Amino acid sequence: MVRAGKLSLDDLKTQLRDADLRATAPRLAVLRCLHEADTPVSHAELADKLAPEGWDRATVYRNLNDLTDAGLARKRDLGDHVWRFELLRASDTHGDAHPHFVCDECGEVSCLPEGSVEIKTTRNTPVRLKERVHEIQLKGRCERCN
Amino acid sequence: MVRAGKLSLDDLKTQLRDADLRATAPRLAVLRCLHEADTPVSHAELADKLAPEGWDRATVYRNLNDLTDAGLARKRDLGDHVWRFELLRASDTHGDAHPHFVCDECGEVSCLPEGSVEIKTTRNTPVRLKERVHEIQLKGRCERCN
DNA sequence: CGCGGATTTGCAAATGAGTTGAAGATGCAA
DNA sequence: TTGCATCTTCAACTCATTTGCAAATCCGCG
Repeated sequence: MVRAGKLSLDDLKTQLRDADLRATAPRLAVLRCLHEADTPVSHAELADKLAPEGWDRATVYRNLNDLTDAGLARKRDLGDHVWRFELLRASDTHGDAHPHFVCDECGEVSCLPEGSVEIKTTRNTPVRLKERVHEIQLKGRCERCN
Repeated sequence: MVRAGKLSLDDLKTQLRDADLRATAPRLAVLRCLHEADTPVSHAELADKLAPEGWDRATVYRNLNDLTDAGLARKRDLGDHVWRFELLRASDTHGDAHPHFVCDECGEVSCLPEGSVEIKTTRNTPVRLKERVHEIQLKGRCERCN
């Protein structure tokens, strides 16, 4: 997966402050992990990864939610009843309504080209359905997991 | 959504026995409710509905899972961290099931006609995407919440 | 019909993800 | 450096779901 180059500690701090969040040590650790991850990460995974560094589960949790509330990350459920978090990247900014493909198996989320899914209006389709949809999600098994 | 006509108690019993499940009273009640529902139902909704009839939450829960294991129903998470169950119907077995529309605001889930969403294959589309998708979810604001 | 063993139920207690309260620690603007 | 709002920590809590188990119920067989 394409990743921006390694970010310095200062880059991370700036990212947090721009989002009106204090740059605390555990917060930076959480943000760093999200940057390093190439698939959405669950709280448990992150907590396990950060426990050795001495951070509390609740702290990791609150930070994950803080980042989400601040608009830096997104929280989603891939169908397995586990919240997973991923950084919101420039390409994810709303407006362009490209659909997402979610792999049930590995949780990988990939972006599909805009227009690759078409909502058709039929006699039975609820009125103005198309205008009301702001996210399209396809679920299945990705090529790798197939 | 098109519903089969009202099913008799015997019809329900037959359905259960064909799936190798005993036709017990709570099981029949659960099955009946699923037949009556026109959207996927959560355990809590069903338990609340059946509590007055005297059925235990755990029993409702187990039955929901039994029906799912037996292939009569399907358990899914529409992205709001709530398991919802719906009967598997004949029309669902033809590869592409009907898409679901999930309201972000009220959580209401509605079923769209099969075929109302089309996956188009373009030059940029990952190979054989269509065959790998087994669920289509549209998210937005429903008419009521709009 | 009526038996008997396997399946189910009901209750209560366990589990586990996720959240919250409170007190002390820390970041940061001035 | 200081003041204080924001954070962290720990433990205790909530709430959905699961489990153990004794008692109740199904249903094939006689």
